[in-house]
Amino acid sequence: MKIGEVARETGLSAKAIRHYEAEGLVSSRRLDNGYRDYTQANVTQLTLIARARKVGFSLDECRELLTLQGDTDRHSSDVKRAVEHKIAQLDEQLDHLHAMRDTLVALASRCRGDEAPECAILQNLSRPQPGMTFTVLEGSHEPIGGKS
Amino acid sequence: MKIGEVARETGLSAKAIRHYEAEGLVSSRRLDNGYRDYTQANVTQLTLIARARKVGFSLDECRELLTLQGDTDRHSSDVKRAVEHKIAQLDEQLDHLHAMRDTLVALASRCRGDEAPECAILQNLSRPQPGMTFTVLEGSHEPIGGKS
DNA sequence: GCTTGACCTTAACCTTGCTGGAAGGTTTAT
DNA sequence: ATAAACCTTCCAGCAAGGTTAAGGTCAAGC
Repeated sequence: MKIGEVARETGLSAKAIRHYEAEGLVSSRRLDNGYRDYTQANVTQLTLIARARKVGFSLDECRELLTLQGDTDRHSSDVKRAVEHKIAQLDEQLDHLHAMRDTLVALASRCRGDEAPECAILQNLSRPQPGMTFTVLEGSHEPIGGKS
Repeated sequence: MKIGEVARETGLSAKAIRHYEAEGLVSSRRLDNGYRDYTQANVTQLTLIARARKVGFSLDECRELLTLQGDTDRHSSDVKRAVEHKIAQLDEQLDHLHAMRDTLVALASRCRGDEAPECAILQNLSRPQPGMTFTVLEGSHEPIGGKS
């Protein structure tokens, strides 16, 4: 199988497949004309990479998954541990994004959003002395002041 | 104010501050010895950048926030719109991460996690014909089979 | 006078995971 | 013969800095 067909089958780009080879995740035989030639085993590996990437594994982590895949003496607990570790990482990221979102929502709620130039958002973002840990913003919907 | 003090005050690294200057977000005067010299206005801008970065704004978006900050005729609605747009972006990211997490949790639930080599996770990740959109994985906790 | 240490300078490479383009070879069809 | 559709390698670039490297500056201490 040439690279284009593998690309269509795995949903990867040919560029990406070559990249994985350059990074040492997969290998390939060569045809007489120099074209890459892939076995079904290669396609299976590339499918693993494609799907693992989609659920958040890095290339290094894909490398480990490939090692586990190639090791018929592996323990399924090793694989499960890797997945659970990745879940924990995702949870961390989710927490972080949630915190950012909460901060932004709090900021937005303090901004009148009208034609006046006074803006609580900009004031909060650039005020020299914050008076609070920045990621913890709470408070009422009190108008900032000025004309109205 | 020299760059080190500004760094301490804003929580940014000196390298980051120079980077922002190279990217055209802030400027600085120079002392006779070539050292950068920052005004309070500069510090305010850098504080804006530091906090905006923390809640997910890119440097390009920080550039826009700085423009709004410098425009005394801005409308607070413009700022609020930017924040709400960023919230929407965060929501997209959150949805994506949640979907990945759900997939991983479903995968993990199908793996026995014992000393046997058979692993539903690897099978799902590398099976040639998925038979389902990969991000939608459901199903029972049925054992895979083999010795036990 | 001289050295040490803390501070500053620029320049250039490393990271992650590719994508895009340049410049060219191969194969197949017309 | 030539165009279309493959394939090849190599080089640049994205975000947002971190990390050396190699060096200038300044104050203090001997």
